[in-house]
Amino acid sequence: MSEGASAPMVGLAAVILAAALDSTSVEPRVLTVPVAGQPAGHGEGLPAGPLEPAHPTLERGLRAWVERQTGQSLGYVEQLYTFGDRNRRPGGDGERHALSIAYLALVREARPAADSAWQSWYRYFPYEDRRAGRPAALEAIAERLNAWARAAPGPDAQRRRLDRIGLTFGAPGSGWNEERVLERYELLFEAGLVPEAGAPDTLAGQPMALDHRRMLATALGRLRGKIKYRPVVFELMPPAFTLGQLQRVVEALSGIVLHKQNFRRLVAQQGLVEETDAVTAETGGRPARLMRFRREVLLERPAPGLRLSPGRLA
Amino acid sequence: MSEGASAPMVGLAAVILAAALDSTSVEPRVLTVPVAGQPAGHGEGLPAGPLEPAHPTLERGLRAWVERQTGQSLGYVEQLYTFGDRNRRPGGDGERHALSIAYLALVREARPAADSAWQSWYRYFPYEDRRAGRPAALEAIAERLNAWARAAPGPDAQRRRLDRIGLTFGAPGSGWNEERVLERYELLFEAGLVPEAGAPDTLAGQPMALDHRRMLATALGRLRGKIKYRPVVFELMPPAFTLGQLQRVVEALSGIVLHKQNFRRLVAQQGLVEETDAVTAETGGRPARLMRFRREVLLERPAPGLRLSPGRLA
DNA sequence: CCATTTATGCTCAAGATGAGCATTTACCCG
DNA sequence: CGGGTAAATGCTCATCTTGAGCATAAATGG
Repeated sequence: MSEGASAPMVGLAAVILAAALDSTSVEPRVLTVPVAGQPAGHGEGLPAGPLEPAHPTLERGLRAWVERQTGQSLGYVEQLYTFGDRNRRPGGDGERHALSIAYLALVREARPAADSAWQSWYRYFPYEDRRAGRPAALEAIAERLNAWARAAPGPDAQRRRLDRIGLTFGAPGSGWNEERVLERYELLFEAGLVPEAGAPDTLAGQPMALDHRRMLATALGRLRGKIKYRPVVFELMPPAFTLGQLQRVVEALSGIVLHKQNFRRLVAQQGLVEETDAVTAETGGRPARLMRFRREVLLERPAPGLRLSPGRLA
Repeated sequence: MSEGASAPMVGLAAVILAAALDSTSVEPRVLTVPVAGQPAGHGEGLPAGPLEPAHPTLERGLRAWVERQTGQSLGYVEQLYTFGDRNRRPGGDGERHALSIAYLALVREARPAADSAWQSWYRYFPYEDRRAGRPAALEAIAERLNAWARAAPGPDAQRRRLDRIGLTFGAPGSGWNEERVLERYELLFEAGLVPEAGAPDTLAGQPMALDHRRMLATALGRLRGKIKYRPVVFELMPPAFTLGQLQRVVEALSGIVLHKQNFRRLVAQQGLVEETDAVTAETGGRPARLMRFRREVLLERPAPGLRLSPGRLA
């Protein structure tokens, strides 16, 4: 066992997500903190800190750091991924490794705190929000990606790059897979279209410190996948909510719009919610019944999520 | 940043899986190595070693260790989970953390090598194999679990334990979810039914060194889930195979038997395979056509896996 | 030639899904 | 107070997808 001076540095990082719902729309949010010593414009990052001997477990260490840096206490937490040495200087044999164990946390309320701030996550991935149709920025992004593909050395490499573009961003008009957030980010990174990789503008989104945007991308992809087979959306909802709100949150997460009637049929038949006796007149039209999550489903057999059936537009 | 003497120790561990197919049956396998300094009977473990400064990336470090310890070179590899301090003495504040970053690898051939050995993974989880119906051992296991539930302090805790047993092991006769391998193992662990937790016998499976059985459980659960939505089974198949073999491998992984005709319908309509012009008379009856995996599907839109439709028996 | 065994083809009834049409019940505006 | 607008709800319908079986085909071992 090699130990001592060459032992790796291990950090803990948290992608903390929430959904801010006002009466008409939902903004998906991520909690950020300022990170010192970064290039201009790259000063936002995720709550993070080194694993310390005093931390009883990884997760407890994470919670401690988050609470210290943001005042936010976490409910639902799951491990996301352990990131290696993306930013390590090459050839530096003998250097210490720097690892980050990233976690995904879902919280209900977005209380502001200390130095931290809640940001819309589409600030970092503008092209991931298709709720209002295909984002305009995609036009320019596609153009640059194609230029990158054409610049490949040799027709074979060109084809491979084009395949990859099609696979991650979808064939024009169709084939968008909302879960491939990370693959898209990595493609943009390799193509040099993000500021972290040297791009001069923020067409493909605001940068974050270090490799935090990669972590955020990993979290979004994971969450977008997970809502389909586990009832995790409810970790983001208030105790009582309307089906309309629930749908808007799911749409905010997945970045696509859903067919309303089918969505509620699904939620209903899955037995995920139950009616309360209250209604709300919050929104324009007919008052909606307030629902609550049936926690019991967690004890029932398959523990289903919400398969997404897109509506028009998407 | 606290560094130096308190820096954590970081290990890499590999769960390397293969499927040994002879003409009639399939045995799912895991590659093990002897681990020194373990209690009697706990001497089998996973290939593993510390992360070293010379390793360019985590994954490369893992491959290096595996090759050194077993001679096996890895194809498909994915990160599984980072395990914290399960076996750390409590109260030892100031101790160094010991982490293991575990990976899942799928390989085609099970070549024997060096000190390593291929074991059936149901040796470690006998109750996970339902291919021949409900395993006999489950009877006794269920009994002990219920005893454990009854021993809970207070009716509330009892109910919670019973709920959990039902949730992970399924209601009698139905409700078995083959993906919950880890939850079942952890339940057995907490109930003290596995040797790692002090059980006097191996009714609930052979033990492994350290927390390696937990890693194996994590890997099986992940793989059982993943074959349903990604075509990863093919990493375990030879270049050409019959649909019968493919089915038997999937059954070996998932531990349940499937409806034959529906299985092939699924594989066919997903376009996962294509016919070769060869047939084989290997098995008893009518010769089967040899198929090959259509690698192109990896470039096609949804990249589907194999939803499992159980046959009778299961 | 017959029984046995696995490979393949096909059919059928239920359920789950994707798209819409039609009503209901508030609020807002003259 | 009647009309227009905005959701929330109820329902229908044509397809697909699934779960189960029945029926045939093509080898092998007596």
